[in-house]
Amino acid sequence: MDVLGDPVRRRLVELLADGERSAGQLATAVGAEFGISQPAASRHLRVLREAGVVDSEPRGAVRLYSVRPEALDEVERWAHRVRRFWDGHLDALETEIARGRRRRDDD
Amino acid sequence: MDVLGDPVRRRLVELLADGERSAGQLATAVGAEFGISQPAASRHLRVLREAGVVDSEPRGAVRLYSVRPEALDEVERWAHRVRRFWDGHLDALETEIARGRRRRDDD
DNA sequence: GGGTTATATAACGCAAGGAGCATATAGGTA
DNA sequence: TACCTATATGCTCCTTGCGTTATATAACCC
Repeated sequence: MDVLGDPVRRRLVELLADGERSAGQLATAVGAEFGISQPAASRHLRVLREAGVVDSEPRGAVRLYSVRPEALDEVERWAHRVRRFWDGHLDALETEIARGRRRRDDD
Repeated sequence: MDVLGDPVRRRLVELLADGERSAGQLATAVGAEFGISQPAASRHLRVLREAGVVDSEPRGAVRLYSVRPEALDEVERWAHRVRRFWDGHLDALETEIARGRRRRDDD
């Protein structure tokens, strides 16, 4: 999940959300948006590939990239889990506050 | 969202999923898990704070941190959006493959 | 006030990551 | 075979980010 900490890589994943794209198309796109070179884009793709976020398959002279949804499941579940937990506690807390109970906060 | 690219910060957010914690409790926890010092933990908290992922409120001599669920909504929605888009395309693709149709791929 | 605890900031060093250019590799085509 | 396109890799440089130690700030307690 660390790999998605980079904006270029997140953008690549977004682009792949619409379906498969060739390395060249992706490189052109992020190259234009972020002003980086083809090798730079290629290296980002490698990081995503090695992290299992994307998949790649050679199709003739071109290499097609695609998202592996399972990888994103992990991200989504993480955020969901953390958020939901807290929402629950928030409710509980508000209930207590509504009761006018002062929370004792030791240690 | 870049801020969650760091494992220490993700852990801090996880810890806060259970509810508010003091800076000291958090520093002790991640200090033990990752072997980092109190100032290091404090800086991570600052990054999270400035990114709007967490909130902090002084409670006497202690400073309580808490998660801001909205920030996680963003993460969750991003992953959801990307994943769902692709799931749709995946279905379409599989249908075509099942038909034995060879996809001609020239952009 | 003086000491102690809790937390943040300052100053600095170091390692990792990301960028560029040049080049290798591989496939497609004439 | 020779050449062109597509993509990846090697090498090097530079910036960014994270860590540490020392210190500042602020509240609490005696």
